[in-house]
Amino acid sequence: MKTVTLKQIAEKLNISVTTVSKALKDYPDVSKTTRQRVLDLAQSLDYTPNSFAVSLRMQQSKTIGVIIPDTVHHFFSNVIKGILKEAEKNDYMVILMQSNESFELEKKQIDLLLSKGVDGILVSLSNNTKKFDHLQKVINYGVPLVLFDKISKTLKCSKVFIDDRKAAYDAVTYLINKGHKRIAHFRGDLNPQNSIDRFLGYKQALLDNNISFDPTLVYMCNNNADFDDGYKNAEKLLKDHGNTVDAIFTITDLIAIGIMKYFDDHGIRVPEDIALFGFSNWFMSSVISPGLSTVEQHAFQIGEESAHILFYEIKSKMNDTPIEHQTVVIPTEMIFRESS
Amino acid sequence: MKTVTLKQIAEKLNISVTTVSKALKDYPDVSKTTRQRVLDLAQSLDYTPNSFAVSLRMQQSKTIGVIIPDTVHHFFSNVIKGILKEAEKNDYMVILMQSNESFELEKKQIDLLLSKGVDGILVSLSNNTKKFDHLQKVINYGVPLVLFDKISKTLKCSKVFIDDRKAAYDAVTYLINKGHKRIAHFRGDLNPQNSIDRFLGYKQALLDNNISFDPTLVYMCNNNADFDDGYKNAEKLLKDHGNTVDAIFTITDLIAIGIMKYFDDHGIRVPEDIALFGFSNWFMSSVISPGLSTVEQHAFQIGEESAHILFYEIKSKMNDTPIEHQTVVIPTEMIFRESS
DNA sequence: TTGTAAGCGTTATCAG
DNA sequence: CTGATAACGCTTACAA
Repeated sequence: MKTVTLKQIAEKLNISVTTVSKALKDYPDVSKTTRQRVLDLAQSLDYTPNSFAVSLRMQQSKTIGVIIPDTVHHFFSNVIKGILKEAEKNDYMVILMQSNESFELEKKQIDLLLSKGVDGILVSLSNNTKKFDHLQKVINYGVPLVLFDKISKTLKCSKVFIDDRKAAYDAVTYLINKGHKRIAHFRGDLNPQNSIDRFLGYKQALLDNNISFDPTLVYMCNNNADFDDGYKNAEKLLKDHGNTVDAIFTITDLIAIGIMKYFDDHGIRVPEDIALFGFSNWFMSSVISPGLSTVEQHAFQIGEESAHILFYEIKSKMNDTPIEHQTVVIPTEMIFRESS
Repeated sequence: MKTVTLKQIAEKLNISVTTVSKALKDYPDVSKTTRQRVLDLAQSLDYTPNSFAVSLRMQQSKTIGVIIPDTVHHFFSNVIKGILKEAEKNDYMVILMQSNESFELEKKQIDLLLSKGVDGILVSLSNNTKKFDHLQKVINYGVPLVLFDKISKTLKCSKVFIDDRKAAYDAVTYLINKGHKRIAHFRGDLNPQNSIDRFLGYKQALLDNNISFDPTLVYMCNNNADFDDGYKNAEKLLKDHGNTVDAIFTITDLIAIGIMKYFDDHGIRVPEDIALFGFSNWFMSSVISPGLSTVEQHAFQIGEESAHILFYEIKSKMNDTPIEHQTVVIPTEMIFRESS
């Protein structure tokens, strides 16, 4: 089955390509009968415009690019879903790329996207991205760019993220109000700002409640902040501090679940002996026993909102209306379950 | 910053566009000095070929399309990851679409992908897809198509999937060998073949071991085979059969986890009172207590393999070598944990 | 070794 | 109302 072109339709109808094109696009200056003949034939031939030709001509691709660190992640899967929904609504397609937390890959992918002529780009930075020339290049090219979740404050573009600091602050404050006094924090690596902000929120909550900050209660989770980190550091915590600690705030649910496993294996009860508060509201946190208290980040909404802003900027650019970059902070939500 | 073209390079160098093009593509018939001059200038101007023009000319887009029912699913996230890895390796980009288990959407997305001129398409069918005209159209257009996981046996194209029936058979046989005699099955909806096959494997295993098949031990999970299905049907099971049932094989880990929750809430011990065997090896199955025995589907590998075949077909098509469609069955693996 | 010209399929301008 | 023509940026016979 061959692909049908304007030319073929024109020849069959003995009219010009121009007229066919106009008829198909509902230009006013085509007679009703001609238009109908064209429409009918196009329909029966199942004509679809060649998108390369259209893009070449129109200088736009109806495609956006998305770069995320990892697809296999509850949070990002949901973000993607939000983006896809919004794209669908706007008749746009989404090219997805995964940086694997590699700065080099991220850079390469930006170039690929740019060379592909996408109309806009959505990025969540890799943990190892500390230079932003590649993103600045996107901006210089005039291609709309929206950063989400893992952002850079210095870049002049729209951003969508959560207030990690406040979310952490609220969670820890909640623990304090519940009567906990020795609250440990299992934090993530140093690089992503999120990790720092959550730590700062934790610290601030302590200070504001006259609990002195004890650095020995902070444990660093380096292995990608995963289950094993939680398990091992839980062991360490008990060695270091015995049963004096009465609550733990973790940077991620997964770590909390690792802790739970260790506690379960060693007869420590949650929340009776130690309370637990996670972050991210992974699906599994709702189905384990005890359920894990945590912070919901509204990933789907982050995806939706980011894409929404991107499309707004794309449209503005097409109309030559000036673009005002937006900074949207998506509110988080505390989810209280049995663990605290 | 404007995008730079061959023409601009040609003008600056006072040579023809042709020569520039040839120099850039390492054609032999360009003098060394000219080539070098072109290369240098292109480099310093950060020249990138306009992909629309290239695609229009070459009739290929270096892009493939992927349609899956849902991004937020452990299995599909991993498949995507496998696909992206393989695409990256082949210098291809991936357009991702989500059908939301809707036949209409899937159809529309196929058309979009086709009109976009992708070089190949990867699809996992929606549960509601029972007609295949849209996919036949892809084949008729001569666009390579690979179906994975949720496939149609009737279509003439390559396929990658697991042997659901055998996997289920093995799991149930294992339970029988462990001494279980009254084994219930929480099955999925009727539509996707996977659900039927797993059920058939279950049934066959019973028969082959001289255990008569009891239809009242089969529970249908309609709500997307999720946690609540497991929870509610666990309650029903106990009402119907008291404590006579000694094992349950579920179509999905999530259902098993729902069951676990119900059992946990009602003092029933796993595996002492009832053993549990799931399917899919969701990440959480490894971190809960007790760990859930299950079937690993190797989603990442399915994605990788599907993409691999697709690229093989795309290349074959370009070389006009005849394509032999492949049917690959990815071996599953039983994961034994505490629940059985 | 270099350049001319045609063509990929579409849209926009302008003349008839 | 219709159509010739140019242009988008690139590749590739074919000439020179």
